[in-house]
Amino acid sequence: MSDPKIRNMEDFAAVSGISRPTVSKYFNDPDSVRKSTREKIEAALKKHNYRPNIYAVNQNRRQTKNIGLVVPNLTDPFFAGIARTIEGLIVKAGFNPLLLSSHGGPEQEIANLDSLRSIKPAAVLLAPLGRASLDEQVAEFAREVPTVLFDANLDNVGEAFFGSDNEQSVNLIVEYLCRSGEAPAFFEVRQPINPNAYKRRTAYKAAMERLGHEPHLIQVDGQGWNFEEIGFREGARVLTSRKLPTNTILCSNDRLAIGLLSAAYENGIRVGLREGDALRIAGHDDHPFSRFTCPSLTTVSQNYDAIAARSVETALLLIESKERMKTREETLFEGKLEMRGSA
Amino acid sequence: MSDPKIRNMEDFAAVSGISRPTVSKYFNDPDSVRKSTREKIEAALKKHNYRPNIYAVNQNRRQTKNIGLVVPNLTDPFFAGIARTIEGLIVKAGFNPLLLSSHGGPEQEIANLDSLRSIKPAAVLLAPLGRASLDEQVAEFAREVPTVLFDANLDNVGEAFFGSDNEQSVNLIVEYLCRSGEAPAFFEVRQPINPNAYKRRTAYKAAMERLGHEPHLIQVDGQGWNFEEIGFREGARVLTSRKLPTNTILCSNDRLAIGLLSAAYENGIRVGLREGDALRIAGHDDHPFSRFTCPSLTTVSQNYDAIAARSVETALLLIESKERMKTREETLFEGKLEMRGSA
DNA sequence: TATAGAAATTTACGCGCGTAAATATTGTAA
DNA sequence: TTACAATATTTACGCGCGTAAATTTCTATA
Repeated sequence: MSDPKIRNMEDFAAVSGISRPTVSKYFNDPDSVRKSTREKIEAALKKHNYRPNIYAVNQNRRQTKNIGLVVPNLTDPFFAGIARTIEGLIVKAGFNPLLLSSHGGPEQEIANLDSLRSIKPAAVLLAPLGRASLDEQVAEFAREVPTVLFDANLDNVGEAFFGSDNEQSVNLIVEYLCRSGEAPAFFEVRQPINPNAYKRRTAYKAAMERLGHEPHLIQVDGQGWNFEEIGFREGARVLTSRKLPTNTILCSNDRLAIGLLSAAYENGIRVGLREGDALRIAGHDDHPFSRFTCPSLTTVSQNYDAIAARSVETALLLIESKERMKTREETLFEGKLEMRGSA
Repeated sequence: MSDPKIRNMEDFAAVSGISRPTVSKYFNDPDSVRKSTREKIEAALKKHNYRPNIYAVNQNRRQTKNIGLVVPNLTDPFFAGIARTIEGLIVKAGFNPLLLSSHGGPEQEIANLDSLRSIKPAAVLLAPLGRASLDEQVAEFAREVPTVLFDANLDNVGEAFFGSDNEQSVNLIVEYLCRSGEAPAFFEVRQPINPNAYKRRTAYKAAMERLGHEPHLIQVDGQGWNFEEIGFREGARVLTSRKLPTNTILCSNDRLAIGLLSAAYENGIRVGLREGDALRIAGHDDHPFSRFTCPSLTTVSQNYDAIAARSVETALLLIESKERMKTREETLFEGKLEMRGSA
C-alpha cells in the first residue's frame, strides 16, 4: 500500500497522526473517539490496511470477542444449516464465531470444549451429544464458561436451553396421521444417540394412547450417525420380513425416513397418498433434502430460526451483563406440520 | 485441582520445580528436555492442569500452529465430508485447524481469508469458489500466506492444487452410458458457480464427439447453491415441456440429479434400468445421499481421501521447509464409476 | 472572549510468554 | 576420579497491545 512498513499500532498511530492509546480506543469502539479523529484514523486505515495483532489484543483484554459454537455433527445438513444461521448472528453482533463439530463422538465433544477453553471465549453455544458418560465434564465446562445449550438439553447444565417441543411436534404429526389414515408405528433405533429421540419416543406413546390407539415401536439396531444407512438396511428387513401392524410409519427423524423410503422403493413398495400406494412414511425435523425425496417427505419442521436467534441473544446478554443467569431458562419452540407426498 | 492458583507459566514452573524457560521448552517439544525433567513437569501437569496462554504463545512464536481451512459451502454434505477428513489430518499432525465456510458467496470467501490473515496461520487450505471477480484478492492472499488449493483450481494461485480429473471422470461415465444405452444429454446450470462445472461441460462435449455422438446441453437458469431446488424446478420444466433427444441425462453434479429425480417422480416418469423405465439419470460426485435416492443414483465418485491427504501433506511440507514451492504442483485424481439403479 | 467539560496526549506499567546468552549443574565415558 | 558434553538455570529483553493517571488541547456554551 505505502512505503513505511506498519509493524504495530505504534507505527500506525504515527502515520495517522494520532497517539497510540487513542488509536487503541478507536479499535475497541470507533464511536468512542471524536469524529475528526475517527476520520483521520480511517483515512490512514485505507492507505495502510493495518489491523491490530489479534493475539496481543486478546492477551490484554479482559474478555475476548470469541464465541464458541459446538454442534454434534457438521456432516448432518440439519446442523450445518443451524450452525450457519448462528454464525451469521454472531458476526452481526460483532463477535467472532468459532465453529467446531463433535463428529458424533463424545470424546471429540470434550476435546472441542477443551480447545475452546484455551481460546477463552466470552460465551459458548453448545448442541450437546447427550451421552451420559461424559456429561459431568460438559457440566464442568459450563461452570467455567458461560454456556447456552441448544437442540438437546442436559439437566441443569449451562445458563439456558433452547430447543424444540418434541411433545408438541410429535403430537402434531401423530394426530395428523391418525385422522388422515391408519395410526402410525414408530420407527427408531433402539439406543439413540440423541436425547431428543427419547423424548420423541415418549411423546409418540403418549399421543397414541391419548388418541385411543396402541403404540407400536419398531426398534432397530444401529450405531452412529449413518441414519440413512440404518433406515435403509433395517427398514428393508422390517418391510420384507415382518408383518407391519399398520400401513403408516412415523420415523424418529428425517434421515431414518430417507433410508426407509429408499428401502421401500428397492422392495417395490409404493409409498404415498395416491391410489394404490401401500405405505405412508413420515419423518421429523424437515431435513433440507426431505422435499426432494420420492415421494417428498411429510414431516414436522423445527423452528430453528427461533432457536438460533434466542440462543445467540441469550449468549450476548450473558456477555453484556457479565453475570450468570439467576434462573436457568428453558424455552421450547413449536414444530410445524409439513404436509407433502409421503403421508 | 490444588491450592495455589496457577496463573501463568511462572507459577507452574514453581510448583513443578523446574525453571520457566525449561518449562517453555517442554511445551514446544516435550522431547527436547531430559526424561527426568519431563516426568516432573508431567506430574505437575496432572495435579494442576495448567495450559499455556495461547495468545501469549502465538504473540511470541514466529509461527502459529494454526492451519486455515476454507470450503465454499458447509451445508453441502460433500464439502462437510471433506472438511472433516482434512480437519482430522491436521489435528493428527499436531496443528490446529480453523474451519470456515464461504456459504457460497465470494465476499464471504474474502472475509474468511481476511479473518484468517489476522490469525496468522502457518498455512491455508482453500477450496475456492472461483468467481472471477474476486480472484485477484485470493491470489494476493496466497502470496502472503502459504496456500494450497483443492477441489477447484485457480490459475497460478497458491503453491499447489489437488482435485479431480474431470476429463477422466466425465469420460468414464459418458462411455458407460453410451455403451449401456442411449448417449446422454448434459444437464447443468447455464452459469455455474463452480469452475469444475465448466470443465465437466467441456469434458462431456469432447467425450461425446470422440464417441461419435452429438453433444446435447440442457442448460437451465438458476443461481446459488440450491442445486436440488434448481434440478427439481427446471427439471420438471424440461421433462414435461421439452422434447428430450435422448432417454439418458447426465447431470453436472449429484445434487442437480437429486432434484431431477424428484421432478421425474412427481411427473410420473419412471427412472432406472428396469423394464418399463423411461429415463436414465446419472450424476457426478457420489454425494453421501446418492445411494439413498429412488432409484439409487449412478454417479462418479471423487477420490477425496487422496485429495485431502495430499493437500494436508503439501501444506505441512510448506510449513516445515519454510519455503514456497519451486514449481506449482497440480495433481488430479481419477474418479470411479459407481453403478447403481438410476442409469 | 472566557470557561467548563470533553477528548486527546504523554508517560508508564503489565500481560504471559519466547528466546538468547552466560553460567551452573548434571550425566556419561575414559 | 577427571573431563567433557548435554541440560538446566539465571537473567534479561522484547513482543504488541490494554489501560490507568496526569496533563494538555480542543470544543461547545454562555
